[in-house]
Amino acid sequence: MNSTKESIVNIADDLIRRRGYNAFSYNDISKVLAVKNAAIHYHFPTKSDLGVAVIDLHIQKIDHFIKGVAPLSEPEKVEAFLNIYEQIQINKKVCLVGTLATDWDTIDDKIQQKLIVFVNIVGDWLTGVMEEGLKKGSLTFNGDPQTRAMLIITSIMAAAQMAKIMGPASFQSVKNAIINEVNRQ
Amino acid sequence: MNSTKESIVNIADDLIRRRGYNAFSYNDISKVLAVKNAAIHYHFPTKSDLGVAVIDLHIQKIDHFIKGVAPLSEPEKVEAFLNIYEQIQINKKVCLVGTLATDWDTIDDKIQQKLIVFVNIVGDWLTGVMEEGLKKGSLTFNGDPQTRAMLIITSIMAAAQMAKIMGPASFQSVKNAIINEVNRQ
DNA sequence: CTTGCCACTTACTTACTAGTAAGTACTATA
DNA sequence: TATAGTACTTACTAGTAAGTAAGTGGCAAG
Repeated sequence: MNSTKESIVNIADDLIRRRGYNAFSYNDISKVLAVKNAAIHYHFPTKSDLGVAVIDLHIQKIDHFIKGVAPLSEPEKVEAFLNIYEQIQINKKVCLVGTLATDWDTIDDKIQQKLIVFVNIVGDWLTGVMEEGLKKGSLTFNGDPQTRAMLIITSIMAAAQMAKIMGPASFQSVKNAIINEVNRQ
Repeated sequence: MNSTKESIVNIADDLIRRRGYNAFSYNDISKVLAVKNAAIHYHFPTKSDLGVAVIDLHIQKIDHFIKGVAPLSEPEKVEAFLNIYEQIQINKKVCLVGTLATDWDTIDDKIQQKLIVFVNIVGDWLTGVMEEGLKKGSLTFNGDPQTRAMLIITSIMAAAQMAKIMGPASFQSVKNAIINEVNRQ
């Protein structure tokens, strides 16, 4: 399954997280794919439709991730989650939530609503991991699970952004610090 | 001193942090100010020149902030620093570093270089506060001062972004958690 | 009083944006 | 073999972007 429609979404995802939502155009996609501008409009009538599809792709991916890590321990789940962002950083991208948050006032209501759904999926899952880890004693941290989950998400999200400016080392130190904070003695 | 040139920089700063660098235009500024497009080009020949000027304004402001909080204790300095971001969040903006980081690949080299200078000023100052707090015992935290400083900056920066999506409550919980993490027992 | 500079305006160009209307080649089905 | 739908292309529009060349009004120094 490598249809034009899927390719469009994948390229759009790449462009959004590399250059930002307002810096990519249908023309950028048609330059990469061997299709014309209008072909993209055929699959996604408006840019907002494409934006929503990109978030849907991420929802699909995170659902798959959550199922995949289900058998792992809580510390392993946290590490696996942070590794997603490490890959983002290595590929010199940023996380979708961060880019769209900074462009928030310029994006369509449909994109905003879909992004809220995505953030809630990630937030609820990581809160659950924190709760479970606290109960089992496999994770030790200060504050309540929900706040800790939010703190982890914000830290690692911004660390990927900071790596754009300060290089990969800044990302690694933040990643290690996050792990240390949930393995306290 | 409320010259046209200064007004342009202030409005550009507002627009960049509200809508993103690639979503604001000279026309947006000339609509707010009672001047024409070309007047802005007179003061700032290219958009990159204006971008650099906006970061210079922030460097000026952070220098002023650092001098202002010099007599305060380390915990007070941290709180004052976090309060800057609280104001950003209340005004429904995001931090300059975050927006420009997500647009990194689309911004001019001059803007990139100037942003590195700005981040280093903030990073070095907060690292110094952490070192001093650790030495005096006024701050207690895990890890080294530099990593802790980076962790605080990334967390609060992304918290302002997250507030755009999840509302002000998410910001407050992250802010409180950061303070708790440097006042451990 | 005129020369020259500052801070603009007027009027424009080139390039690109999202989006659309109409047409076409191909494929599957009745 | 006709019909209809899918997945496009061709060719276009209206709007906006950054940027520029040339002109203007006011003011200050010589």
